[in-house]
Amino acid sequence: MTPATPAAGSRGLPHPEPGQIRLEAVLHALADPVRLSIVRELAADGDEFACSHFDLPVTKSTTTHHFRVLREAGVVRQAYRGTAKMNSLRREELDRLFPGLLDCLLRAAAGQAVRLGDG
Amino acid sequence: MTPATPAAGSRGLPHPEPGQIRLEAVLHALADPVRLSIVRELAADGDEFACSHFDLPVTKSTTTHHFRVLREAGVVRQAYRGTAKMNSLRREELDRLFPGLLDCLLRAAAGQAVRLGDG
DNA sequence: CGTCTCGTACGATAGCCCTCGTACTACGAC
DNA sequence: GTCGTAGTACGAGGGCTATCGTACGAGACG
Repeated sequence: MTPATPAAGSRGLPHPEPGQIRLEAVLHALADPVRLSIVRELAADGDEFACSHFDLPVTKSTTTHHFRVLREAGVVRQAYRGTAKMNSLRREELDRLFPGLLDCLLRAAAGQAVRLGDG
Repeated sequence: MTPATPAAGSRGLPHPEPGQIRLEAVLHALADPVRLSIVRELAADGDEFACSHFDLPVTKSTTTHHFRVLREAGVVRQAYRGTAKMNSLRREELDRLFPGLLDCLLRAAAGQAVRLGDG
């Protein structure tokens, strides 16, 4: 088992292939405010970050859970690098599967935040 | 009883105003396959339809529930017309709040269906 | 009026999901 | 080897949700 991928670390992390990514799972993943904020931050910085980089209002256990949901939905890619687990957006795959969706979503989230800020 | 909304002998249906529509609620509403199919059909035909128009794999009670979720999320507008309850997409409001999002979503759903059909 | 259809309300059930705490493993540094 | 840090696993709790069945109300139509 563990086919070929884990070139870097040792622990294997199952990711869905592009053909397996379901729109409903993506929407469900993004419907949670904690996960949406993770995705927004990943998209804004455009790089990969460790789980511990994010300042989330939940415990470590819950953080692990949210990142797994995002990974299993096909939204983020995760890879171990030492003890750290680096997270990055699967932007290219998502853009190919659902053209424009991610950008619209991020713009919508940003607009929502602005509107909330305006009061 | 029924103290509030006494107006005009008809049943009142509370809709969120555009400013109250939350992106997360919209995503949550669209994350369910039954509700997504409803929205897709409404968008495809571009008109308003009674609840009974849709051929859903659930009972009447559950159908009522799903339409209410869509209405309370701000995705559809509902109005009584005789015994029928007409449903229509709140396209303009949604497009104003989340530009391009609905189209991307619908295109993504359509693409997903095609991919599934292809096997 | 009676009856039929459309949809609602209510209660119940089962499953999922977010959250947590605690105990544990994996890796790097000293 | 020992320690510290990053993250996982497991179990539990509380809440939400999708589903149903049955009983009910609102209009249309004879």
